[in-house]
Parts: sequence; structure tokens; C-alpha cells
Amino acid sequence: MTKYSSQSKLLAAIDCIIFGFDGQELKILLIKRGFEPKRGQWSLMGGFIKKNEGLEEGAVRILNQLTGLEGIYLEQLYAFGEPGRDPIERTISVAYFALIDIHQYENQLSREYHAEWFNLTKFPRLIFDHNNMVEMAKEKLRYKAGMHPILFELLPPKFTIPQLQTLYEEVYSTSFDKRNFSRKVLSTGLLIKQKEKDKINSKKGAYYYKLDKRNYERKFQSFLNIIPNSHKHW
Amino acid sequence: MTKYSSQSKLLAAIDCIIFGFDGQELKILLIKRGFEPKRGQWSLMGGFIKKNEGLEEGAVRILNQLTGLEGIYLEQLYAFGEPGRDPIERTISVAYFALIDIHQYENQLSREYHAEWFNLTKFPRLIFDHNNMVEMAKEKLRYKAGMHPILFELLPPKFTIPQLQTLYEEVYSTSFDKRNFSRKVLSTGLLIKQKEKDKINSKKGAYYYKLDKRNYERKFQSFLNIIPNSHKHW
DNA sequence: GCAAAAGTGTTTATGCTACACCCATGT
DNA sequence: ACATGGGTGTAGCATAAACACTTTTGC
Repeated sequence: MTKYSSQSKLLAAIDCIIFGFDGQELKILLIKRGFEPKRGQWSLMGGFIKKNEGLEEGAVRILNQLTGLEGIYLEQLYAFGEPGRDPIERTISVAYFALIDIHQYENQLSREYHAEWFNLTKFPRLIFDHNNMVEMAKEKLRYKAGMHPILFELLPPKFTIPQLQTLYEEVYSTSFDKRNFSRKVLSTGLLIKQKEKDKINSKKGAYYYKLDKRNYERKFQSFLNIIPNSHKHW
Repeated sequence: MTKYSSQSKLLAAIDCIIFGFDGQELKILLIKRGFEPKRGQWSLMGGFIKKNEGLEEGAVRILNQLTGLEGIYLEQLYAFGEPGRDPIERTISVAYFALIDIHQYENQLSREYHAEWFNLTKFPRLIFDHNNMVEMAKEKLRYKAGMHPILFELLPPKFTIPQLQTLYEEVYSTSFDKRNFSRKVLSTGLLIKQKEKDKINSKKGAYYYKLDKRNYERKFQSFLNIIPNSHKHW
């Protein structure tokens, strides 16, 4: 069978927007680009798609290459393909966004890539259209987290309700009433109370909770309503 | 500046999932593929990205090529890139979904492409992973239409509330209480009542409404709640 | 005058929000 | 004993759901 002759070929890349949460702030993981063009500038972690590799497969590989982690929450964000977006050669980049438990990674920040966590509200200018990608990823995170319990992916296996609340408040740049918040998240049936308390962040200590994996998967697609007034339509 | 040598290049294509509504049924527009491989089989409308063309730009071109229409509602759905998805050459396809007013098009069905509208619940086997794409598009349509007023894009400029309800019922394969439905859609403030009635579908006649463009754009991102019980979380 | 679809109101239940005090502990 | 953050209950309000009858008109 003949090929699709006369069609122009191009490169395909993956870029990953990697979010983390350190208990206080939402962060994004950036690297210092190690090759030309724009060597030494801040960039998202990325790479070209290999010959026999699917898109998500590539994203998993690239994520693992940087962090060493597996089983990370990953979601396709958008395909960016403006002709001039990479000045060297026409390249389509499929952006993925990833949520990781920062504690599984923060100590072993990759030397090879000069990776660093940045506060999401003040991070450097990035190469190409990467700032655009981050902007879109932030929006999608906010959009999706309002209805589906994805933010748990940013927390360690055991976490407290105040920690969870801080995370939501950080994502939405606002603050919630803690009584309503705790009632809401407990009413989802997604949390299992532990016997131990976290005594690091307070004197009294806050109970740890774990995710109920069964319910988490079952309810993932149903609609939560964590954010007050988000369903108001005026 | 040197090129990114040693990276493998590939083809990039666009495929369009085109929805329409004839007043009774949700439909999808398919074409008979005009070239090898799989010539003569049913397929989504698509094409390769041109050398200096962006992705959305390509989608607009392809859509216009088939329908002659402009200003169609268009949204990027997903990038499909499994290595074997096109048996001839490695091709990444960025799928877009489009909503069109079927009346603007149904009479002039493209001869060149042998285009036909199919009922969404019974349409033929498609080439490559196109059935997959359609499945995903249906899901996204349902997901998004539950919260944002996109279904208006499927209707003519003037439409009646019973027509709108039929459309929603078709999308969700269910039926709603007409009193609650009408109260809900009117409360969005998106509709402007016309003086004329549609006397075709009933003896009494139903009032026509038009979209309030200003409110439509302003409220597009806010959350509607048209579908009963969709916010229940068990 | 009858069949067919359009249009309209009320009651009830549920869920959301706002709000304030006591508890446990480390210092 | 006091300062700090954790944990809990209630009452009022707003929204959504369930439900049935009257109206208009073409035949």
C-alpha cells in the first residue's frame, strides 16, 4: 500500500504541567531546559514522542523520567499546534496535566533537569507557549476540582480535613467555613477516619483520614458540590 | 539554528465529529471515504494539517470544505495518537466536535463526499478509531450540556420550548417534566420570547424564542442545572 | 366536540448557608 | 492559664421536585 505522499510531516511532543501541594501552597514543577533552543530557560517537562509510542504512554515515560514515580494521576489537557510555536521546526505538543503528592518527590529534585517547584502565582516566564499551557491547566484544575474529587491526588495517603480545606482554599483563592466544609466532604462518603492524629500542625491534633478507594472510583464521575455558591446561576 | 535531528516525524490530521438535530433525533454527519485505504467506508470528515495551518484553523477549513458553513461551534475534543491507529503511516489525529444547525445544511448534502446524517444510536462501523472518537464526543456532549448552554447551537435561530425539551431529552435519553423544564430554562434569562408561534408541530402553536446573545456569552461559563437530579451525589 | 399539544402554580422536601461555642493540648 | 487550632449543631432560607388542570385550535 502506498503512503500518504505529499502531506507534510511534523514533530509531535508531550509537555507536562505538574501540580503539587506542600501543605500551604499550590506549586508547579518546572525544569531548566537542557538543550537548544532556549537552553537554560525555564520550561515545562517534555519530550518528543517516540516512534512506537502512544501519547499517554509518552507522557507516562516523560513523567517517570523526571520524577521516578509511577501511577501518577494524568489527564490529557489540550493539543497545541500553532505553526510558529516552536521556532526551530513545526511541532505539535500534546499537553498533559499531572497531580502528584509532592512529598513523594520534593527531596530528590532532579539534578539532571534542574527541576524546581514554583508557587503557582509567581513563577518565571517559560519558553514557547508554555505559559499558555499552564494557564489552561490551572483553569481546568479549578473547573474539574469543583465537581470531581481530583484534589486528593495532591495529598499524601493520610491527610487531615484542615489540610484538605487549605488545599481547596488555595486552588480557589478563597476561604470556606470550616463547619460546612467538613460536613460536605464527610457527606461524600469518600473519607475513612483513622485512629491517629496529626499533632504537627496543632496542639490538639487533627484526625487523619484516608481515601475510600472503592467509593472514590465509584463516585469519581458523579458531581460533588464542594465549592459554595458555584451552582448559582445569575 | 540546527534542527531537532534524530526525532521521528509523523503526520497530523483533524477529524470532526459533527452533531445535528432534526427536531426529533440527534444525528451525526458521516462521509464515505474517497481515497485509500478504506476507500468507500464510512468515516468522520477529516484531513491532514497543512504546512502553515494551526489545528483549529484546520478544523474550520475542513468543516467548511464539507458544509460550506462558517462560524460553526467548534471545540477540541482529544488528540488520538496510538501508533497503529492508521495502518499506512503514523498519524496523530486531533478530534474536534462541532454542533451545527442541521437545517442550514441538510438539503445540500455534499455529493463530493457522499455525506449523510445518521441517527446517533445506529450508525455504521467507522474506519480506524473513529467509533471511539464518536463515543468520546457523545460523552463530552452530555457532560458539557448538563452545565453549559451549548445545545442551542443545534437549533435554528428561532425555536420553541417543546423543541428545546425534545433536544435535551434526546441527548440524555430520558424525559423531563415540562413544567419544571420550562421554568428552568426561562429562569436562565437566556431566552427572548417572540410574538409568533410555531403552528407546524401543534394545533395550538408554541411560542418561538430566540437566544439572548448578550446573556448567552456572559453566562456561558456559569453553571446551569437543567438536568434533574444531576447534582445528587450518592 | 374532540383530540393533541401548550401553557401555567402550588406544595413539599431537601440541601445549602450562615453562624458561635466548647475541646484538647503544648507551652 | 492561656493561646492555638480542631471539632461540632441548628435554624432559616432557597432551590428543586412532584404533581393536574385549563387553553387553544385543527380536524
